[in-house]
Amino acid sequence: MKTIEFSINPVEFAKALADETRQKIMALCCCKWISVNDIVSKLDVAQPTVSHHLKILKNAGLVKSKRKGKHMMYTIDQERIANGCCRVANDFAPDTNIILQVDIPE
Amino acid sequence: MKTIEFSINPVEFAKALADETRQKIMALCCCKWISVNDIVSKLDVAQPTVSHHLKILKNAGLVKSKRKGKHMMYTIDQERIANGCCRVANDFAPDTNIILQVDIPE
DNA sequence: TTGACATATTGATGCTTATCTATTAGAATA
DNA sequence: TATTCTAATAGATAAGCATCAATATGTCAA
Repeated sequence: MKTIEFSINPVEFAKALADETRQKIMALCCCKWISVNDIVSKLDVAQPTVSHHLKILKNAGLVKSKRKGKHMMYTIDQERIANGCCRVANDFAPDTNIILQVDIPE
Repeated sequence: MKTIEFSINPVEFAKALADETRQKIMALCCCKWISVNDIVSKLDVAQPTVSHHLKILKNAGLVKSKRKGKHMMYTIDQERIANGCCRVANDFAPDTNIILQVDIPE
């Protein structure tokens, strides 16, 4: 069991989450690495729009990226997501107990 | 230990959270009932702005309200907050374990 | 090095939203 | 009932943001 520091800003965290297209993108790159093109092909938005949203998610620390040849691959940073959720719960629902157990297979 | 159903919409939840003034209001009405006037006196925004944000929070189910004489009192719905946090964590950080234990004193 | 492909950036457009002032509605009290 | 206090609503304005087409940048392969 790993202790999580509350390093994430809860307003920034919520803003990054607060868009349907971004949540769709997040769902697509959850638990796997996916290229921008593959995301575009699965959504009904143009490629620059996807890049725009990925940039927002990246800046908020909600996704990680790496290059693989011509392709930029993206995946969710689950620890940051969990971190943000715990921060919000801790701030605004302190009488509930949220126990976060980080155990992410690499 | 009570089981929480994922009844909250994660996009709507995030949108309601995605404003600094709203999070300040939420902090002010966390764990206690507070009137609109008291919120206004502690923030640097006009009364209609506070009412506007309270309406958004109410519609998202993040706060509850009741009348007390002339005053409308607001407080956070902690269970809904925890619910939303769990939903987001479940959707986007499924390899982490977030255990929610609801135990709100009435 | 040139061509083809993948992604990022730029700039424009329209929609959403945060904020304010002014006004209205609601409740208690004199 | 008239007055006063509290909160909500209406309407206007400005800022923010999601989206797209066009273009630039970057990478690989021939």
